[in-house]
Amino acid sequence: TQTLNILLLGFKESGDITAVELFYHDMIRRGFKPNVVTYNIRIDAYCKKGCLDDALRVMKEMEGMKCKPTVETMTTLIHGASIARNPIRARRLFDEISTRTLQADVGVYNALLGSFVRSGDLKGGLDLMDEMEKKGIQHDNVTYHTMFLALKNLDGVGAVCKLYRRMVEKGFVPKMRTVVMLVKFFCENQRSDLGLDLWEYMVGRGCCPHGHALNLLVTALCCRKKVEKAYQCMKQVVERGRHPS
RNA sequence: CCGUUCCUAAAC
Repeated sequence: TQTLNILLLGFKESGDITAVELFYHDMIRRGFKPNVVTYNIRIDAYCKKGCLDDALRVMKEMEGMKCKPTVETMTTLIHGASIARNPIRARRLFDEISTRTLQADVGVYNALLGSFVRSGDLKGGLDLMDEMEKKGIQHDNVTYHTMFLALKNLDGVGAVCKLYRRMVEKGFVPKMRTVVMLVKFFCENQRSDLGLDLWEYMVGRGCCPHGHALNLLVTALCCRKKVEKAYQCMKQVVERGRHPS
């Protein structure tokens, strides 16, 4: 069954829903027993194609086989609703999690967050982040990246800055790709001071951001006649044994 | 063995 699942996963990743279903039914005829992962893969295959109703049909089918959906199943379906640009439906599926006595995790919250911001509902997204906090679910790299990206595209430097401060207060250390995105965004919006602030925060947390972020920052700082600051950043990198190009 | 953000191949 695990082997079957791995093969199904391969068909799913290549986007071939027909192959997924043909292969699945063929293997069942040969006596393979599907498990929850098997169903989740089929559900995801339909969701990624935008066929939420077919995905829900497969969930009914799995329940008929006395196979209980997991939190991953719900995440997949919520993501499917997100792809179909249907945040209302995403929220409904999310609410089913407690009905089904499943434990919501950071993954489902992130999926719902994605659905909200995809439909332009930044307020809904920020409220959801508050809800996570209340429920004791820690924001992770996906949470921050999703929200920062949405704020920078749909709102402005003020909103991004607000979330940035909140993240720093919690002492959260983001992934480099988020740092690069933020530094670039701040610098492009004449706020190289915030870029520098983020840089110093990362260094203070023992992370030495790599060359790409440094180049962005140094260029922006130099353009704004802050060569001295730029020089200090570079020095920090060199002192850590890196070799900026 | 499966899910959530971003990135990623080939082809044109």
